[in-house]
Amino acid sequence: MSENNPAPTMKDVAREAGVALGTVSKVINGLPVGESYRIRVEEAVAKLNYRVNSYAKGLKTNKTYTVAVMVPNLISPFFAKLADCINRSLARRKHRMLFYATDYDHNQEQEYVILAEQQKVDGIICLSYNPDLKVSENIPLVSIDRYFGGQIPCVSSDNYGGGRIAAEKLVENGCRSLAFMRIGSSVTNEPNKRKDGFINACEAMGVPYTLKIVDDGTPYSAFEDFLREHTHKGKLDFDGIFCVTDSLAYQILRTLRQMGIRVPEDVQIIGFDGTRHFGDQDFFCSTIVQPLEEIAETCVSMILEKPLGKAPSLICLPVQYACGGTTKS
Amino acid sequence: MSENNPAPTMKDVAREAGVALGTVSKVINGLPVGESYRIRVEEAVAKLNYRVNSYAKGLKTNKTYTVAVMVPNLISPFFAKLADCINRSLARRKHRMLFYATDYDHNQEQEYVILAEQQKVDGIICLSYNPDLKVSENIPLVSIDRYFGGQIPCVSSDNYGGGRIAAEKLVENGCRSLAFMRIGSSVTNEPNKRKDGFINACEAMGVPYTLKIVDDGTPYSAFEDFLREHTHKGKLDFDGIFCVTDSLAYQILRTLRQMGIRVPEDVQIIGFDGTRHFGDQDFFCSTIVQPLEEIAETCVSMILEKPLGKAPSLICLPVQYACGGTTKS
DNA sequence: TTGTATGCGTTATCAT
DNA sequence: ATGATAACGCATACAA
Repeated sequence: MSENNPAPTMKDVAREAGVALGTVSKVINGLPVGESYRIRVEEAVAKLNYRVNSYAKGLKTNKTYTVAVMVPNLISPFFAKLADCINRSLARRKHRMLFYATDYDHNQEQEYVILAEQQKVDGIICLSYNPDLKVSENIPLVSIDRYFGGQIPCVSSDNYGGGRIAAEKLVENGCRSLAFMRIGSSVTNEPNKRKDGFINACEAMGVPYTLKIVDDGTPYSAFEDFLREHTHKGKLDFDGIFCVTDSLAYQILRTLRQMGIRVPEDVQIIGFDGTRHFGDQDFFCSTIVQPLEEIAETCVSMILEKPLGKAPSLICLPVQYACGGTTKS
Repeated sequence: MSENNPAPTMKDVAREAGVALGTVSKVINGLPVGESYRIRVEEAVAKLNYRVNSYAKGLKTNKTYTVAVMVPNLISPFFAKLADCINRSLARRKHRMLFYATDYDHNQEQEYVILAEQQKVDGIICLSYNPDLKVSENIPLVSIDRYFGGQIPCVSSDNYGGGRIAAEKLVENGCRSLAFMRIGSSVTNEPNKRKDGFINACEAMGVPYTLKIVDDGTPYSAFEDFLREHTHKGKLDFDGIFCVTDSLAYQILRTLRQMGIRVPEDVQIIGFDGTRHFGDQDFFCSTIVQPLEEIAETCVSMILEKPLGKAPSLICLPVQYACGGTTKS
């Protein structure tokens, strides 16, 4: 009908229905009210196309049904799927997701936390690279993959176990000499345990291994150089590679193919994450699959059903090996 | 210091600083105020760790600096990158993104629009499959890829032009007989024009073509059957294929390889979208690249710098061909 | 059971 | 320039 008048309020509905303000509020919130009144109010609501103003409501109730989610970006399939899963877990509980991309920037991460506090969100879920993120005590925060210690709970995959599984699977598939390759943040974090688990398993099995570990920012060619250095007469020094992520595994795979080394015949590769082509097709490579749905569900339930005080500080969820064609089985 | 007391308000800051409420408000909003007062207020803010309550602010100003973004999911790299770009465009303008995944569900799409209205967002950007989405007149909405007509502006790639470019490129690369494959929504939408552009170019060039068009939900095997039907003595009837998306192109590519048909030697393939491995590595296939940054920027600027009345109703942004290894150049 | 009045935290309009 | 006060839209304690 009308063109650009302000949205109707409860007062408008009350007037339209010929009842008091409080009655409208009760109808809206499903509180008991006389049948005839309810109907009149509902008709008025429909007629005016009335919508509750969640800002006014939030101001009163101090509940916003909104959770802030911060990850570096939505370009990387891992972060995108994580955000997707968190969003679904939230939606199931009738909560909304306020999203922030941090781009790995410490200042932005801190700024977004402040923004989230202003927004009075019911909680914050973040995958942060800021080692000394300051966060107000009155908004619950759950960290993914980065253990801040003390008050802030952290949820992650069983990275250590995943590293072990990778080494064991390669050896089980006949590999006699392994390599581990990693590029990543130098900030202490859970994914760094992938290496530890890998090494632990190699040593337990008495299998020799080589490491190539570089920090973020290092050009990829460092790995090409590494591979070439370890190639003699067209043959690699190792026959099994564990890459810290599927993304790196994919790049290594391409380099090896260019070098004329066959995968998985000459060398087998296992990545980490469980990334699929286009999100839902086949795996990029053989991989350690992270339980993203469970991680998301755990984070959300910790935020919303906060038993607070006695929350465990670090939760590692089980991972699973999946063959994606870059191993023999 | 304190443990679980309510967050401090302006009133607390005023008391702490020994000034009036209005003065605090002015300091917070950068309005002119006596230097000595400003400093005292700023100190009090720091001391109490005060944060503006955006709910109270939004209630007063009727401005939330929040835009709702609805796409089917964040699993598909296309949607994820779209959401990423929109988020960046919003962040640049100091706006936040409230995200909703619709899962292609008409009811959810409608529900989320209602939710967004309740949240009093400053606008809605959606990629909706609901042909008769109802939306309140007082929240600006911009649609991506789906033209609703009339009041609601639509932003999309130049799908028609992209279809033309694909056909022309294939012919330029030596193809003599083409095929177009599509799986998608039967709802009228902009991406369907890819086919029209393709056909138009084929006819203009006098090049024969075959179409395989199925609706969402059709099993992929329909394409395998199609390919087999068009294979005689190990040779395909056509030597150039245009797929409606990179995702489909990738699947076709795999099928062809299984059939022992070489790409791009025996048949060249062009997809659509410009999807990259892990978001930022190489293209999955030769493709028509959608200008996602521009699409996002356009949507955001239409929402926020709404010149309203005279907005054009359909904006098609230029696409670009990129070789991704499944064509000869 | 229904209506009235107060306050949530902020901005903005007033006097001062 | 600064301080008091009224709204914003809603929930709720209280009165009718």
